[in-house]
Amino acid sequence: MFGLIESMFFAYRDFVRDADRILASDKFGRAHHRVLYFVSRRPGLTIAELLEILEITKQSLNRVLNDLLERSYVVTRSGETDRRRRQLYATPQGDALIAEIAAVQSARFEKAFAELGPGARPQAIAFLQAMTDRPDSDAGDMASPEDRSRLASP
Amino acid sequence: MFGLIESMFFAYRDFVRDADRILASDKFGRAHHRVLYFVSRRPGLTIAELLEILEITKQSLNRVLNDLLERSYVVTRSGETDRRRRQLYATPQGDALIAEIAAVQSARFEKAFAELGPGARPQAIAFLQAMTDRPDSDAGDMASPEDRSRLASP
DNA sequence: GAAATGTGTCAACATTGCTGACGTAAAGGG
DNA sequence: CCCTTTACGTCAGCAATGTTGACACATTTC
Repeated sequence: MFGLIESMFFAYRDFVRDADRILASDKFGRAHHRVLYFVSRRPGLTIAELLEILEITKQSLNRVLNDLLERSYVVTRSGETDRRRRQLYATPQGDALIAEIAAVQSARFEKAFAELGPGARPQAIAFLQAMTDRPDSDAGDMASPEDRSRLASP
Repeated sequence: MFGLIESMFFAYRDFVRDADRILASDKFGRAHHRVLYFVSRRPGLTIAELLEILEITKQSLNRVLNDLLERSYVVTRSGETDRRRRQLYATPQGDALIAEIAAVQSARFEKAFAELGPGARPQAIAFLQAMTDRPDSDAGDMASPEDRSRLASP
């Protein structure tokens, strides 16, 4: 009953430590990483969408987002159809930092899969996604398909 | 290259949220949970061992540990052979809280394994452990076997 | 034109991490 | 038996990141 819980803790602890080392040399924290990561991965993301993914308040988000804007890791553009919406884009500098961190984290995955043999990768992906709440599982599920695809853990 | 990274983030986010809900009703935070969890799982754990597992400073640990002692979720006893060492034990109340949280987190695992079919559980355990740093993998490995077993992610 | 929406911001506060410095009790080596 | 080391506690201050609450502004929508 307990082995999995501990393994989850240790695996995530070490996984995040990979990122922390790189972030520290750039004077960024974990919160900056999370924001920059999703902006880099989903160009044109809006503030509201980012808040839903991260599950934090806009005040917490703005603090780190402003750091990223000031240091030109992220830029914003007003939405074309709705100019109230600010769409976020990573700059080449922002993309580069995300790629650097992703490289070491991917190396950790590759090392694990090399130990575990073929088939481990799709099994790991399936496992992690099965561990994640999906919006249709417990809620009313009234969202349109386009909305759902945006909310679903990608 | 990126799907796994995100999946790891989302899986852990939802996994921890299970615990947060219960902890909030007991006026404890995540830090209290981590301490109480390992004390409950490893009766007789010393301060130094706990610090190694959690990878935090003794000042950070003492803050939450004192809360747990004052509210009688944890008790201490001086070590028998070395009375400088304080050995930590969860009280029945402490064990009960850990069991309550473990129940909802285990339910999440069970739900995932039910979706994924037989074999998913050992694969998940193997995956998470392969993702975790082991003390012998990159360091000098001068520790005695007893020391190693204590350091190894259990 | 009024109301709702998306976003920014100020202020205050809680949790949880850190460093640095210092104290005390017990163990262990000469 | 002193003296050093070890294990631990504690005080003080600071940093990162989360929270609530309140208010402002531009834009869209009814």
